[in-house]
Amino acid sequence: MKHLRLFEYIDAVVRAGSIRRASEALYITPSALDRRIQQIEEELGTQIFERHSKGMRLTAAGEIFLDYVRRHMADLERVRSEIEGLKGLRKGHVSLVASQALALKFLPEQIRLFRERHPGVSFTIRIADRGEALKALMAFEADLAVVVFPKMSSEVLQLIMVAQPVVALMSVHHPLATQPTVRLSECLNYPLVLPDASLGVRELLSPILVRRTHKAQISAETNSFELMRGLLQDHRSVGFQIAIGTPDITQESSIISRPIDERDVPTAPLICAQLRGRTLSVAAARFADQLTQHLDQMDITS
Amino acid sequence: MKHLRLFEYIDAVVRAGSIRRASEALYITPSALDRRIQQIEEELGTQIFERHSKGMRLTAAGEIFLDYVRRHMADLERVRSEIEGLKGLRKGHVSLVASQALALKFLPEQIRLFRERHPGVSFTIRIADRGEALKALMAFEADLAVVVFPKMSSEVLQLIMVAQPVVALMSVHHPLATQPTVRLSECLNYPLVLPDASLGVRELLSPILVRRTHKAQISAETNSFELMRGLLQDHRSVGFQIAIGTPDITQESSIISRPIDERDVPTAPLICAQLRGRTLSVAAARFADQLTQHLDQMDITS
DNA sequence: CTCCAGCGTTGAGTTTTTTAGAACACTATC
DNA sequence: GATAGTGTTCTAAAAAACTCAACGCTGGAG
Repeated sequence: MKHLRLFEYIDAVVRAGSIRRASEALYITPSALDRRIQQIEEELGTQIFERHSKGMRLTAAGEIFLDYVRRHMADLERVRSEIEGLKGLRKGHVSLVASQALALKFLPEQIRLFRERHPGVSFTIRIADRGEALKALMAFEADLAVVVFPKMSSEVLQLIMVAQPVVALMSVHHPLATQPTVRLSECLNYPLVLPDASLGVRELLSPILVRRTHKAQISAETNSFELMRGLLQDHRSVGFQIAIGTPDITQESSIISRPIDERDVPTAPLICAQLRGRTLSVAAARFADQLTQHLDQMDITS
Repeated sequence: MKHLRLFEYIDAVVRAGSIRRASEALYITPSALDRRIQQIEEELGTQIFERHSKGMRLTAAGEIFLDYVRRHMADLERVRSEIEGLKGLRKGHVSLVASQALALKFLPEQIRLFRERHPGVSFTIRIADRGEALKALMAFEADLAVVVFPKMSSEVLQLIMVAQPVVALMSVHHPLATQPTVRLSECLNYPLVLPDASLGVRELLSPILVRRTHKAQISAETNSFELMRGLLQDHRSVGFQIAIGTPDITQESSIISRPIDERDVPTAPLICAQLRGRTLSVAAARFADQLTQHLDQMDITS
């Protein structure tokens, strides 16, 4: 919208860190951008930015104002969405940030399901680690976050929480593949492919593995479950993931999952969250409904 | 602020009911105003107004958008106030809507007290009846409402409620003036000057007076306590008011108040309220603090 | 039934605002 | 001390907003 140009300018300068870089992103000249910022500062009667030789940094007043700017740009999206909602949710957009575990199966399924009923709704999905996810929420970059083992903050409102069991991943040709369930100690007989510290599952495994470190043979650590599944193709290694992120057996991936005995590893909390105090767009709210509903069912069956 | 011009235009058109009248209030031509509205409607992809031969009325989408517009204009005021708050509340503004009973003594005292500590803070005070007061809150025309016996709605948040006793008003030369307290039945021996239905006190008196209507002699009804006090100068009539709205004895007004026995008339609820979900400006929030504090003390002593 | 008063709207011309482009002043870093 | 980065200012040009005058429409009064 035209009249929010000034707001977008400020937001861009904060993101870029300097007028010149922001001006490139906005396709205008630095001089024009500079004038608009000076105009706002004059209207507010306060400096919004500290002029640093390496760029612009927000002042205290600027932090307050930026929060207003972002909140209201997001709120306008909600209003537009609500207006579209009057016509039956024909259009709309949902912006998600999610943990990697959900990228394989859960989110694609959920989005496909949602778009069957609401074909006009589009999505942007950013896969991020636990730290980034909630930051994106607070910077109004995402409507919803679906995260494994998040570091919660008081600014984030948890919509639902389900307990996800940790499972062991391995090739179908792996010796343990014949068992219906496995014990953690059995896994330790094989080379381990571990998720790294940026992933929630690792948070659960670390304290346990530390105690048995003399037995464990860690062959690889990675922040990519995709890579992990590739490494497991050696038919010997064992990986870990939460149940919801498990690949389908029907796929030709030849990777299967086996539940780990409950006594060995605690369950991982999987949450869906939004920014507290923010009103979601119609599309985002409906999608959150669908998510919580499916997650809830899943929790009962497990 | 400059870039909120479009928002102010919309707000003005809604208030005026037509482009031409709004254009007068805004000191621009109707054609300019019309073009901006069409621009917004194009950007939103929806009609905001129904074109009627007598003017413009909001559509459903318009209602949603207007709420956004007003909320955000009010929120910008809060942001400005918060930024000023960083410098110690040197500037600021509080917009009040209040019942008439508070116009005589309570509000002037409270505002004087507040401005002693914060000389840079200015006030606008609108005296209104109970219906208008809460409407003003919901239209973002006032930050705070201080109202006697309001019709509460779920959209307003009650900050404090104190019980106010009803008192009888009369001239110092009135026969009843010698008594420390009076019974309602004693008042009925004299001509009554009643507040009318727009005032909260009447709400309390009506059901009681109906039962004794054969005895009561109503000489006047008015929506002005100032007029009521004038009428009481005949040394015979008796009026009613809540304790907080009572004139000081030290004034030359020669009107005094006498508590009515508690058994005769219930107390009147006096509340201070804001719009639910709205963040008040620093100045308004501090003033609300002061009000609740003083009202609370007052409640204990009575 | 006509006429009038009010409404929203449009086209052409003017004013104000915003942007572009080049140059300047400053500051860290190598 | 050169250099690459920053914010800023000057001018002119482009874009947006506004004015003025006029048109077409509707509902009610004479």
